[in-house]
Amino acid sequence: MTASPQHHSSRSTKRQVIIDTAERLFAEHGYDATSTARIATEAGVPSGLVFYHFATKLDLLLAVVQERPAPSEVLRSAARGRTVRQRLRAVVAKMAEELENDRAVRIIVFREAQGRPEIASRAAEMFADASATVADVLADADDVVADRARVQTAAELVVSRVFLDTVALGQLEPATKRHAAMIDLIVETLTSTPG
Amino acid sequence: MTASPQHHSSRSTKRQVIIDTAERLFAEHGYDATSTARIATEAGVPSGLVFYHFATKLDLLLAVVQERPAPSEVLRSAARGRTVRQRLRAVVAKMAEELENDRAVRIIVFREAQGRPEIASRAAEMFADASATVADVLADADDVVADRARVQTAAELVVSRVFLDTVALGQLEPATKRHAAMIDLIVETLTSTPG
Amino acid sequence: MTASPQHHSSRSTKRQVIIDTAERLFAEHGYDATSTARIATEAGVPSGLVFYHFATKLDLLLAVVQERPAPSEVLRSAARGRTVRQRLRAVVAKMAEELENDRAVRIIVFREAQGRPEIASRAAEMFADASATVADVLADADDVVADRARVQTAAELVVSRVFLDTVALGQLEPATKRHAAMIDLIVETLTSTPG
Amino acid sequence: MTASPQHHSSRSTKRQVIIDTAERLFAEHGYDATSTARIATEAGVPSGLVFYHFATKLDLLLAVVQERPAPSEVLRSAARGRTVRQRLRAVVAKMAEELENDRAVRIIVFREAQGRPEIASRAAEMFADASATVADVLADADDVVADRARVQTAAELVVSRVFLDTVALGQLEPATKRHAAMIDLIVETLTSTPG
DNA sequence: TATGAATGAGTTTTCATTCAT
DNA sequence: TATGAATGAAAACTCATTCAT
Repeated sequence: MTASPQHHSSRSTKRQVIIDTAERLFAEHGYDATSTARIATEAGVPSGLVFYHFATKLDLLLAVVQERPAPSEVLRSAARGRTVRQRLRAVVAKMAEELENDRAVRIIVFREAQGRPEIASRAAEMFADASATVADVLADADDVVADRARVQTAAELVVSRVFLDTVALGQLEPATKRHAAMIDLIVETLTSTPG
Repeated sequence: MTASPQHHSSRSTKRQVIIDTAERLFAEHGYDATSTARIATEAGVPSGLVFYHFATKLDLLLAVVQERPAPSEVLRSAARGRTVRQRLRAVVAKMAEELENDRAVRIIVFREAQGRPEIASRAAEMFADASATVADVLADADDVVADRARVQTAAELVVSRVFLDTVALGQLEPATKRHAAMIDLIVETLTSTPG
Repeated sequence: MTASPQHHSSRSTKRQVIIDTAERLFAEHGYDATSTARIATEAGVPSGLVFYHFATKLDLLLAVVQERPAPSEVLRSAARGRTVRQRLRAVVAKMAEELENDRAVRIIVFREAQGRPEIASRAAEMFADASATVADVLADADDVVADRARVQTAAELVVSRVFLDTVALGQLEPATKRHAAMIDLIVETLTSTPG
Repeated sequence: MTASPQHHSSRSTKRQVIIDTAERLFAEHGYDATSTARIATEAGVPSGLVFYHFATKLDLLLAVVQERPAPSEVLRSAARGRTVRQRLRAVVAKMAEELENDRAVRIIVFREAQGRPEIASRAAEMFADASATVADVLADADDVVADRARVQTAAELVVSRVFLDTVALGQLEPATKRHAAMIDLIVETLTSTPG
């Protein structure tokens, strides 16, 4: 019998529709400001079904932030090119491009981390994962002249900037302009022999 | 000795007590998760007084984030020392030290910016202000060998990292360890002749 | 005999119980002076149920005034007799008798029409409906010697007087005394050849 | 010393401004739906002043409905002409014209009479006063052929219609059209020998 | 006579959650 | 699995009234 519960099935079960709708609403309005009734309505399911699938509203939040692939693979595969500069550009561009896929969860995670250990650890995970990915991508470049610690630090700076843009500043202006200068700064450091 | 029940500053009006209490609670638990009743109780005022001074809860939030001095002065004055490294260390240390004064508002502003234009613009203001201050501090160092654009970019990277630490990642580990490596990275760039 | 706690009709859903209770309280004390909590208590339902069935208190008011049959049928069927006088007497008497069925809604509608278009149009509807009914009743009398316009006007005068008695003046004195004279006045006009 | 409290002085004391503002707001929104704070704001006086002049909100309502001249004089003086028809036309026209002066109080009185004896008796007073005035006006016409009781009844019919128009139906259509037919009906009765 | 901050009970409304079907 | 009425605690907000100045 193959009637196993397929949580990630690509055919949207009602359970998945609830998760997707919750993700959108949590990102747009915040967790507290989104009622389960509204989630049910916009998902097109009866209100009782939300609590059939998720014992509490918090469980639904956890499902939203956990049942998502980490961004690492997508980022790693985007890093083409030989030089630090090329690779950084590709990665930062990909992060910007991913906004519409992944941004919602990132916003949710960083907004709701306060006082919720499960979410906070997911935030740390996402940050560490993204940083490690960028560090890997940079370390593999042909022109890097830098120790691993410095590469890791550079990666974390990039990720900080992009995450902050996404979560809080993204609404203000397209971040792409500033990213160019940022890339130059990082590249210069990683490709110069430390004095 | 007069054991009068003045829990707050002797000059604070009740209006200010409400703002201070709201700031603390909004930072600790978030705007939505903080009831006006709780603010009133912890401020030691009747619940109606909150709405006498602030027509809506949102107006109270705006008062909290607007009736605060920008952090620039305090940061600028903290930057002593001659070299980029010294100044950066002083500024980053000061930012960490300022947590108890300013952190609450920063957390609030970045958490609640989503979908609230007034808050979002305040977030941008705080970010721009802090970045400009750090850039000024760095530009005045004796050993800077870099154009203004690169200094500005470096400042923004610092501020991004510190803000993100404060807002979302601060709970995970003491940020101080990583700050050292970050400072090295920035310093190196600003003191080397661009190739 | 089963002393079951069915205060209302055995077939009434809780929604209908809420409407019935609201109708009574709105008529007795006015819309603004009736709290939804009191409606819930007197209807014997939890307070939340009111807002499950009616999104706002105003929606409940609209339901009260809209989910009622027009009084025309009951009035029309009451008009027995051959002469204008007989029919007028029967209709006016029936209007007085209907107080306990219909009066509440009439009071509500005319009290709350000010500034509420939906209610005002319902008021106009009730007035027009009652006037048309009375006009029909009169026109069918054997002894009418009058054109349709005059019958309609007479009907509107009757309805004006009865409605105003019901709504605002009914509390002052039993209206029945004056009704006799009013009937005479109308009858005389409708049965005399216009000069 | 002539510093007697001139409640009706044409120079608007603050007390009178409060009454005038309350009259307007009570008529527009109803007594319950008008807060004393709003009255104070729109009157341009501090909120405390309302309760300096009027012990309770209800006292202010009473002042609004009592410190107004009865409409009789104005109506009586308007009745020029010799015939019933001429006089009726003049009176009804004057009633319509008076809308902007007197209408507010009439609306208030009839809306708020329910359950408030002082207001209810004022409603009765206004109705009786208007009816008596119209009856007087009619009785003095040269062509009346009717006993006093019938004149009084006719007057009450007129007043009922006009008051109901004012209070509840006035918003629907200009009442003037229908008034013509009503006048004809009344005139006919009062000028024909009762059979 | 005037002022405006202060008070707390009351109001409408929201909402996560339960449950009988 | 699915449904939608039901529940009651808690939320934001209102407001007549008081009072020290």
